[in-house]
Amino acid sequence: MGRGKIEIKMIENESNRRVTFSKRKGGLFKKARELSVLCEAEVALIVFSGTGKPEEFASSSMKNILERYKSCTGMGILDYQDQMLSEMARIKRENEILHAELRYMMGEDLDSSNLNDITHLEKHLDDVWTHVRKRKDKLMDSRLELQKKKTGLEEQIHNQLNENIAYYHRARMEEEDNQQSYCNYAFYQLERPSSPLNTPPSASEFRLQPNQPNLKDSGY
Amino acid sequence: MGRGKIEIKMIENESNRRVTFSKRKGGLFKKARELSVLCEAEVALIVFSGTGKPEEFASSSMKNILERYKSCTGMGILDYQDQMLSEMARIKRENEILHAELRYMMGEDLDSSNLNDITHLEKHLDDVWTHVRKRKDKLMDSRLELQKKKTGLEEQIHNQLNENIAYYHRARMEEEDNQQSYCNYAFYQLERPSSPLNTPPSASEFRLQPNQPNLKDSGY
DNA sequence: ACCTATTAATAAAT
DNA sequence: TATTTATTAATAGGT
Repeated sequence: MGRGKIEIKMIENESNRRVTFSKRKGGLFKKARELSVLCEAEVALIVFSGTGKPEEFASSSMKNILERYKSCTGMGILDYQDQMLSEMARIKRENEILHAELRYMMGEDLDSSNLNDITHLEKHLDDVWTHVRKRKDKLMDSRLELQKKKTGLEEQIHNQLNENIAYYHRARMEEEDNQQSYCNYAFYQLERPSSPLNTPPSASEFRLQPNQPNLKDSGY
Repeated sequence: MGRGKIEIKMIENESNRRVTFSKRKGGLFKKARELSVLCEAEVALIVFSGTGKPEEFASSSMKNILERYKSCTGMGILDYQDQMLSEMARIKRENEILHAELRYMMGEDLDSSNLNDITHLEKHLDDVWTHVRKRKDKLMDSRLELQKKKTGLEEQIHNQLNENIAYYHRARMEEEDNQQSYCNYAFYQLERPSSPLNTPPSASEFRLQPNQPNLKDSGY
């Protein structure tokens, strides 16, 4: 139809192609509309022009028609979306509830509360308080225990030092009394007491023992 | 085009409509294909026939074209899905934070807490407690106020009744003492005390005053 | 489904 | 790009 018949194959001349595209596109949309009107049929038409912009005709709503099409063809894309949407709604609801609970526990939104609400909240806070207190007591106990251990250790060290000093002091006194001149080493070897407690401790013995609980990990 | 011109409106005759649908549908698909071939355009066409079965033409693949269409129109499924996914992730994150905060405020998860944590939580609970207490005091105050008003009113009524009784009692005594037989009305007129408090109140004066605060709206 | 008179679409020219 | 027009294509109604 036109001044001459044309073969249905890509039009090489770009100008011609663009004109033809414009004209035939118009015709196509017109016919699509006519079909939908004359025969009450659902029709959806999408045409991408050279610029990449889509032009569309839909006898009702494009979304509806595509959904119908997909539900018919089993191209279940929208179903997935629906799932996501409902999942999102669920999470949002959960979120709101959490928000509300938190505000309640934080004692916000009290302006509209009555004595009943307040009493409940008080009870709730009391419970939490008790629970927290229990944990604190436990922590305090363990801290005390630790302190005790530490103190005990220090005391032990202190005592040992004292005894050590006393020991050397005694030795010096005896040395002076006897006017003798043993070398210290020899004296030590001879006069060393048999009890281990009175043994002059070596430097390493004053270090904290590795089998003590790790102080840092207990919070100190 | 045809043996006569027709108006573009729904064809009432069902047989005619079906024939026309068939013919025009063929024409439409043909033209859609021609457009796509002549102008190398992406074209998608969906037509639902009366039986509900969709018939389609797509210059390439229907899925691709629809996805392209959707990504262009913003109703885009994939982009939209991505948006939804990230939004969902955001909400989920928020949810987890809320959960954690709530558990903290509820004094749960204390097993791994140290003294520092506990002290903070205690302080927090204290603050909330103070806040709640303030609200409670306020509510108690208003309740007390209300009670006072109520009591005051009852007391007033009580007093008036008592005085009323006393008044009549006195009157009766005097009546008996004097052996007189004034009619009550005359006696009342003559012996009526001048103080308004001692005036025998009328029934209406025992009613609750309308300028009292509305008891129901105060929570009782 | 086919026929065909008639209308509609459109290719090429302007 | 829009209009014109000669020509082809589509199709309404009849068979």
